[in-house]
Amino acid sequence: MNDKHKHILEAAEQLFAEKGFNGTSVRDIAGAAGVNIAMISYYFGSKENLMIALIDYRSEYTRDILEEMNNNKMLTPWDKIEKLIDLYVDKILNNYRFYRIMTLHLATSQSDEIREKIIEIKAGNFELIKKIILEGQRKNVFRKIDMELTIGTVMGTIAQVTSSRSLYCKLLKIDIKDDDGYRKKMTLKLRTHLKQMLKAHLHIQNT
Amino acid sequence: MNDKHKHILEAAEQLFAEKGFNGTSVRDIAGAAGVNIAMISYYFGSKENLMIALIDYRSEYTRDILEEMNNNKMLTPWDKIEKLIDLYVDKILNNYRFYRIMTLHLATSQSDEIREKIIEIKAGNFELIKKIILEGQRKNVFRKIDMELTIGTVMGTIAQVTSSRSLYCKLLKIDIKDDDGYRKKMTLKLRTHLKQMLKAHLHIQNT
Amino acid sequence: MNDKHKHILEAAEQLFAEKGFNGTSVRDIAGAAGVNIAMISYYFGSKENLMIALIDYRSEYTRDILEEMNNNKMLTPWDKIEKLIDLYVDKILNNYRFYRIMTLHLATSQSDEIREKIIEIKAGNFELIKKIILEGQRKNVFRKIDMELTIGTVMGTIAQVTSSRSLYCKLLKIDIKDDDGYRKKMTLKLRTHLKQMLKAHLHIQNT
Amino acid sequence: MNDKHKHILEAAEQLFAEKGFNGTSVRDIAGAAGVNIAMISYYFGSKENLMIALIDYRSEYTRDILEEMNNNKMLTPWDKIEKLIDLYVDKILNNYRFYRIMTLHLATSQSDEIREKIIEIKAGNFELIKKIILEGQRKNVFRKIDMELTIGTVMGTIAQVTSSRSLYCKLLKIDIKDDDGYRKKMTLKLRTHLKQMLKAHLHIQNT
DNA sequence: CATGAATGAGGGTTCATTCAT
DNA sequence: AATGAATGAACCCTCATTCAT
Repeated sequence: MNDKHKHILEAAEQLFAEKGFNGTSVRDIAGAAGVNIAMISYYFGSKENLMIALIDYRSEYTRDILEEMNNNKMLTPWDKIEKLIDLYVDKILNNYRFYRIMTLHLATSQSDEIREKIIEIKAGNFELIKKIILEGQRKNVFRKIDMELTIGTVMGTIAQVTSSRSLYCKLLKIDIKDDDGYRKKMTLKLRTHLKQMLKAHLHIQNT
Repeated sequence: MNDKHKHILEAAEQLFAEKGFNGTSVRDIAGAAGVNIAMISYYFGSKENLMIALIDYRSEYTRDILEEMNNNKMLTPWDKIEKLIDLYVDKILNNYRFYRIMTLHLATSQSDEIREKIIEIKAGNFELIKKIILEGQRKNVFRKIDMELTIGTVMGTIAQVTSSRSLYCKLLKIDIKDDDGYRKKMTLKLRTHLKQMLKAHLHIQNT
Repeated sequence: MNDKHKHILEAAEQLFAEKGFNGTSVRDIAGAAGVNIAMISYYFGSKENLMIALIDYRSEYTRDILEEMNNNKMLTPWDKIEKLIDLYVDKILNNYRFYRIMTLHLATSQSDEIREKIIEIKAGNFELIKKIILEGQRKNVFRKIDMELTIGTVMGTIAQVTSSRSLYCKLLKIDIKDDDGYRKKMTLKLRTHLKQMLKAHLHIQNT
Repeated sequence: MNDKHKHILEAAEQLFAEKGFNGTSVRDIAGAAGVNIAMISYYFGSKENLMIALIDYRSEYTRDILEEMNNNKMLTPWDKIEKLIDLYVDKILNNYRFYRIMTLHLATSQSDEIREKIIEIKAGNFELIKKIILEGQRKNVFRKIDMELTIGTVMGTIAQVTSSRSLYCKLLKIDIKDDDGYRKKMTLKLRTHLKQMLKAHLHIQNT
């Protein structure tokens, strides 16, 4: 995995995010990366293997962050939720293209191997959040809530922001081409919104 | 728009939902609908026009329900939110294929015309919910919250359930092929979860 | 199987005979037949299926002749051998391209389906000749000989004439491009040679 | 021409015999020989040159044997025919891969240079046998027969056994993978059959 | 001397669409 | 009104070969 590999993966990532896997041709990728078409097969074997390599490439990063988060033993459950929201929102918005690709691929059937890989990763994230909430419930600070859908809400809200970007750009009057502006604004809004909502949702009310 | 048109649209809907727009060939659609390949071009002009026709076909239905909801003047803001959640969850889960297609299409660029159409519809839904929340805030029963992201949460949570179905089937141990079982279970869970969460999120706490 | 099918098959036959299966591209065939490249897939599904169709097309003819031969009950075993040589030499030299293709395909592995088909046909021919010789042996006019290799000799000699045509053209000083001249000369020579040789080989000597 | 050259040639020989020239890729050869892909071009210049080198490599061996045979002046014409059959059958069956390649290449056009080379070699063999038969005819022990086709029969019968191996394995119930078994059985059968048949064919009958 | 990296050309196949009937 | 036949364009991939190191 050298720099050229990464360069191709990043070109592919952008195109996959914009036009989907099937909407992107190997020629497009080669063109965007400035390499010969045959190079893609030479490096990755096939278009599908390139996709798998992309997932591996980006997931490394993800896994590291999640593990780091999980190992911190000094925090209260709510601290952890807040930290998780911060990290998670940052991570996803900074890799919004990749997350859009994952969501797109998960929704459509395509290759089983790829889908299994994505499910595995997402299921891992699920487990992490689940643990934190369960800990809070054991310590009697979190309510009993629908675990799967609460996590679905966190993921779904962030996913919504990445996959319906064009909608939000219109609603919030952000230039559709201003990647940075969108990311910065949304990072802040998401952090605040999710924390506020989850606090109300999770915390036992002290009447 | 005769019965044969509708039959083709419904076959296309299923395939688009399963394999995406680009992953579905006109041959596939013709095969599934049991009509001649040339028929699709003959009826709809092009594959893209078929997609637009599909959106129009399904959106009619959607718009009707939303307008009906909006016109009911007898309900409190929270009643409306609850009713909206019920209707919305039902509507989306019963048309999950179509919603998945919309989400997929919104995420990828594809044709501008189609994207604009989808944004227009989604923006309409946004406006509806916004009005209800604003009304609740005017009546001092709802808190000040991030309007766009609260609505994003509602939509995103439901979207999550439709687009990550294979993930949820795994987590909840539902047979991936049991469409009905998934829909019924998720309808209930979503209604309960969203109401509980939005109640905590929206309502001003009476200490 | 209309005229266009046959036209493509005959173009393919010539090219396969000249350059082999792998040496001939679908584009070559389409070009030679004067049809669109996509036509080959449209008509035959794949290049390999085209080969199978070609074998079927030519074998129909073969089977008819062999059955006709087999049903004639008026002839002595040696009459039958002579008749068989005549018919067989004619048939192969008039379809020398096809027979060359069969031999080429049988020698290399390629597709199992195709090879099995060819073996089946050749094995059928084997059985026919075997029956005639056995009948002659029962009637005490033919010697005990190596059945498989005697038939191999008949087939091999004819095959040699079709597959090593360029060698024979050189040896016999025939213009390599004079298809008709080669066929006529060789038909005569083969008939005479095989009959003379088999007579000496098969017939019990009356001392 | 060092050991590595020979190693590559032998790997190529096996693959060419199995899958034909066009059916074998340079990658396949490099893989089978355990060398770098670029090595083939580096050593032989091109795939076609490799083929020529292979023919040269194997033909050396062939020519030696044939010359040795030709120089033995102590034998009767029929002794020579018998010896020639023995040597020839052995030689071809022990190099059946190579002979199959030659036949394949002779049948298809491919490169003129290669075909000319093969014709030259085969024509040489022809001349050798021709000389022996002519000698027998001069001594009045051999009949007048079709010289070209009699030789064609010898070559064709052996060629048949090498090129239609899968057919004979089926007919004689030999395991297709048992190279040694096939070679041994066929060597014996061919020697006996060809001698018996040629004796009847060539010898003047003493009534 | 040997090779990993890279490439232009071409491979077979499928695509959405058109058109004569 | 409906369709079978046909097509140009594009698909992903593999080919034999080259070249800098």
